[in-house]
Amino acid sequence: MNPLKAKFERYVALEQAEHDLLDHLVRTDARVVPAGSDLIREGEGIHFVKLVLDGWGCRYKLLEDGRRQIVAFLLPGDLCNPDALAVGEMDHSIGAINELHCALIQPELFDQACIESHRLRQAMAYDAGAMLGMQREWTLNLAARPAFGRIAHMLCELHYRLAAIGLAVDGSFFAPITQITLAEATGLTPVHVNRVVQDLRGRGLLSWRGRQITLHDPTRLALLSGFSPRYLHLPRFALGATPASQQLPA
Amino acid sequence: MNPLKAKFERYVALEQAEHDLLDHLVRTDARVVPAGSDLIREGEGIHFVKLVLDGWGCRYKLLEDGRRQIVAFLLPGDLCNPDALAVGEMDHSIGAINELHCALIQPELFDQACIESHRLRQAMAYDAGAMLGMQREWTLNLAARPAFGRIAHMLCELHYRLAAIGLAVDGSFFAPITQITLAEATGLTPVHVNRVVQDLRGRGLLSWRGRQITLHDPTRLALLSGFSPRYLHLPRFALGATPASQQLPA
DNA sequence: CGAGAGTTTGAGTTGAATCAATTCGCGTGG
DNA sequence: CCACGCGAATTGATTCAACTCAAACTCTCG
Repeated sequence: MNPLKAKFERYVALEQAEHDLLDHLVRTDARVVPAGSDLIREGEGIHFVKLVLDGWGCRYKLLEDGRRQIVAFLLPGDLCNPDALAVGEMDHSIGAINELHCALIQPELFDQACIESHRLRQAMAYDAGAMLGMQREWTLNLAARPAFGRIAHMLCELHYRLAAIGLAVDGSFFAPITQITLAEATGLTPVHVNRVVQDLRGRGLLSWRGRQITLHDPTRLALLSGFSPRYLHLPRFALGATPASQQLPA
Repeated sequence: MNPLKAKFERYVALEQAEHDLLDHLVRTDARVVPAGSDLIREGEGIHFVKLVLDGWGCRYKLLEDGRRQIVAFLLPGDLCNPDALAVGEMDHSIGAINELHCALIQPELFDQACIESHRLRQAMAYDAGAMLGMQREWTLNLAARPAFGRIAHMLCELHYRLAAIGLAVDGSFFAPITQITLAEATGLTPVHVNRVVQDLRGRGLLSWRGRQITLHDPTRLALLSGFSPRYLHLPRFALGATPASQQLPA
């Protein structure tokens, strides 16, 4: 399957020509990136539009003191560099969390697709808007919520995004992250993340065994953390909505 | 002057036709928004691409407990809704900090301009990339830096952005914000912001009298706060660079 | 079965918040 | 021209959420 096509179809109705275009883009070239290594590093020139096909990635920056701060998660269907042509060099790094399969698209081809299809251009713009919305919400989340809300909110977001691409069922999803990863993403220490996770477990809101995470009551979790999915710009779930979508707060 | 044209010219070289296009866009309609009121509120439909001509604005969200978190500052030349056509409704609000003059552009006209000029499209993409880069850095800044670095970093960013549009000279600039505004932007309490500001003053790094802010040693402030301007995507200062740009860290 | 990464626990510390006044700056009206 | 009033800035005392440090425990995998 082509996760980019799947995503764009949630935004706009695509015609055959656009299906072909997107399939062509994704078929160009691909690569497997081992868990823990980087797709691209801060300062490097940008030579490809990269698309996550499978696995999780993260955008991150390194701080002066060596810590790293994760500023976004990349899930299947997410574009790393939609602005490859315009922007010269990376202002952040992108790492693979688990083994990550990604498609490498020629920036020129990508650009051409936007020129050829007005609808694709619109889908791109929509996607860019969603990315910005997400980044703003992360800013808010990390700046203004206490540890509990911060973690709960992030779990809600992950759940919601994964449900939208069919990777979460009944509040349960595979997540290749550790509590340490979550700490890097929330700006907390692993120790404190652990205490909050135990709190969530104690309240019967969360199971987290190995790489499997289950939210037992997504609605309540959303309420507790102030999570409201508007900023994700997932206008409505597609017809083939997963059962899990029924539990998601409106 | 047309601040959007000025900005785009820092990105790409524009030809006469593009000058005319941009002037046409901005001349369409305009509005004055009183200090403290909103240009647009979360949840509202988007009917215009709005451009800040003069004055400061801020993107913000309200939290459950009534606090508000500012997630971005909008300065002259900044677009509020470049994605108006694609995105249905606002996922955040935009407020005027001081009296703000903005141009209202028909989304269709705006879109048309991107179709007619490849260069404008590129400039748009570049600008979107810069906005995303800025938002990521805010995420990092608020998540990972202690109060001192957080505030210093934000002052550096403001200084740098203002210098780029000729509104900062010798580290000094007009800023229509209060310590309370800065607190809402940094996710700190006004009381704590005040203590940090006094610290900065005490170290001879900052003067802040009324609405006038002066950074006495931008380079050192950048060093102390881990500020590096790469994420702002201001490739180089234009030929008519202000003297102040000489003091900016590379 | 050992090793290493990840998770858990506990004790002590601290940066920032909270609460509560007080002071300053300035625009307005008497 | 001065007194008032209000928003902003400042100060001090106290509390608390999250960090630090340090150790032990538990997986999982070679």
